[in-house]
Amino acid sequence: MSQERIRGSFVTAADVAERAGVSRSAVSRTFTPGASVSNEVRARILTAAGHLGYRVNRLAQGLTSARSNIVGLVGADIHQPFHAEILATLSATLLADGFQCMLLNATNAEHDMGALIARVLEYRVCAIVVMNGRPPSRIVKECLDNGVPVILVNKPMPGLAVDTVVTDHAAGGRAAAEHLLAAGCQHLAVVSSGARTASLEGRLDAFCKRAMQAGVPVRIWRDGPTDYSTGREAALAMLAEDAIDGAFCVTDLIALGFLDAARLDRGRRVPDDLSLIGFDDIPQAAWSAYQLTTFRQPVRLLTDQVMQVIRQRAENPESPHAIFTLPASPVIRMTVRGLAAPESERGGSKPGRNPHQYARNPATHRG
Amino acid sequence: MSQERIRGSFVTAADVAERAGVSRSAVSRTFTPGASVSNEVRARILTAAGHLGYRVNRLAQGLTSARSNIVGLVGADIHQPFHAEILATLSATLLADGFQCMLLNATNAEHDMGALIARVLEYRVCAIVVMNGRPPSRIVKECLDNGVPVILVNKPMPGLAVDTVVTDHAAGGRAAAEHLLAAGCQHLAVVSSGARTASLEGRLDAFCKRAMQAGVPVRIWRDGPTDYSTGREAALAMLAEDAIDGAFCVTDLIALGFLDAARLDRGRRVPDDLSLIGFDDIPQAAWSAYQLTTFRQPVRLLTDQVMQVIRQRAENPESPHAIFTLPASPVIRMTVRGLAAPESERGGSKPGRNPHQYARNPATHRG
DNA sequence: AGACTATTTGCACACGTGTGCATAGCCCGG
DNA sequence: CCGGGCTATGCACACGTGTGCAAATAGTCT
Repeated sequence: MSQERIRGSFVTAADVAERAGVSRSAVSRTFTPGASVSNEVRARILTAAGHLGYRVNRLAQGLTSARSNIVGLVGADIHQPFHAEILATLSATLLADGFQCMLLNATNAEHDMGALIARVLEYRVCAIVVMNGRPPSRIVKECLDNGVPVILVNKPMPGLAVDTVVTDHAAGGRAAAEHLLAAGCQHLAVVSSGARTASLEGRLDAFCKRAMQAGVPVRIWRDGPTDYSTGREAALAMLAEDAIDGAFCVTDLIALGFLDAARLDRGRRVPDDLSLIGFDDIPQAAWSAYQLTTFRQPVRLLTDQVMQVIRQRAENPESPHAIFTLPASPVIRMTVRGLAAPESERGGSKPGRNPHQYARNPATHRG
Repeated sequence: MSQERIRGSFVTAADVAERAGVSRSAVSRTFTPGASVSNEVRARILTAAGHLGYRVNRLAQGLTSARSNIVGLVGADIHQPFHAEILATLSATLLADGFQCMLLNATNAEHDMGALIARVLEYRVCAIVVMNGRPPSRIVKECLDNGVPVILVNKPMPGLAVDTVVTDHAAGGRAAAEHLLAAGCQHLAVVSSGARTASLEGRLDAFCKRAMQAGVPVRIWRDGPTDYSTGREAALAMLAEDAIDGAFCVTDLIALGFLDAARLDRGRRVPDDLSLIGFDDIPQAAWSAYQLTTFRQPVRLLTDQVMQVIRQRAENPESPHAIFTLPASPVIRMTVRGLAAPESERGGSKPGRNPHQYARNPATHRG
């Protein structure tokens, strides 16, 4: 193969046509599914293409069809475990379905995100998925005006014609409160970061609401980055004075920081003195030093739903926009008193990741 | 802005030209740096473009210039902390320099990687960066034949005209051995995965060589995925029988699994009974429950070097290919006996990430 | 004023592909 | 043998942009 190539420039369909002794159209049709070419000509073209190392130029192809099959993936803090998992799953799904992913890694959430989306619009992407963060609504509008659908993960933006795929944060926060109440906790705490995102606030609000409904007081921490360090600081500060016996951290990363500081710096025994619940189910939560009880975000369902929305909107751009709400499922491990994992899950080497434990049919709210 | 747009299709340069009352060429020149347009016409075009919401079509642009400014990023297991960090840093750097990133997430390393690279070639990318994994050399050859430079991170492929940017794994492995020997360890172990990659083998080989040189025996574990679970299994198996008092895990992830099993399942006190060293310096290594002594890969230097290679090869494709070797730097924390971190680093909330501790000038071996 | 130069502008072609339309070839039934 | 229908093929145009070339305009010096 590729023996008589001129090094450094790509082979075009015309080159293949010449070698095969046919017209350029025949080459184009050979690589277009469903087009009409005789078997003999197709075979001749394919061998010629193989010898020359021909590859269709998707730039030129996207020019005529007015849209490429590139999807823009926008997100900040890609290196954080949960975001990385979303990115990995989503990109694998898209690639398996024949799309290409353009990665837009926003370093400082606000300004960057708009500029990056603007840049990727120049490639006539067929959709933009916002994995986290909040893009300025001006640029979202521009996408929609140009016929580029925008899909938001875990960040609803009311009033815009976007599709939204979210975890049911409120139900998760409520369930967290119920677990801690059932464990007999009398003095609760909830720990969040200074970022007032819809997902974190949704979990926090529902948790507080449920606790107050039960008449149990809740101390609220809402400061710092959405990070391990915030959990540590919260624990160091809150556990110095208060007699807190149950805490809900709105993120596993925060929860693990909280757990470390509670045990190592404040001498609490978990779950005997203190029950703790996180959210996301990042891989580290299953590590045997932690065994954190948490809620697993339905990553696979989220990404599959994103995929389905992209496909559907590609074939019918005018279909009504929807919010898809998917349930988080409790992952019971060892950090809540009186609530223990089944023996099979304690080892820690194979964390409980059975996808069948999730609900099958996403609830759909039209809007 | 964007008031009188026809919804659902992009504005072209011709539309802008018509509105501004000039030729389409003038519009093109306005958006081409260094082209000749009078200030008055440029201003008229810019306002027209603003009103219409015009964006250059990079697909068409890349068609004439025969190359886009898209860089393909190939890698497997991008959700793992270290890979995610490389990806985040590299993509941020590329985006800041005006490139676009196409993400190729290979799920099963071997077959996928070739197919994905083949697909991204169709977009006439200006470079392909392999962040980890080993692509089949056939497809690498095809890239090079087409004039697309290939840059390998941490995976040298001798005999191919590629650029390579690697951490000095051998020096790291050797230094790890020296640290453990200095701590007085008599029975060493080295833990790796079943993946015989150049980076892991390089660390392992150098470690063993240095230990043997000192006359200290080394038990070798080389099985399972490159993962937390492998560290656990290795510790459970090796610490049941042997009197191992020092271990080098070729990856932080492995080291943390090893550490957890050693402490929790095998009752070892670290660092009193057992000294432990990892590699990579992932964020979790700095967590206060671990405080792992490790070696930090020079991620920033690696990605900056990749960037520099891309730029240089863009302007001079024929420049000779090189291997850039960058030093890993020791991060002293609390898991090696007699070797303690300075007080300021113990907190764990702000892990020691001072970039100035790295060597400045990469060693360069021409090849 | 005239000539010469520098700058600006438009025309037209090229990039590589998809596709509508017309034509040529083939098969088959009458 | 002839006509009709079907398939395979080529021509030519379109997609949106960059750019060489020539023409036109403005500016400067003699």
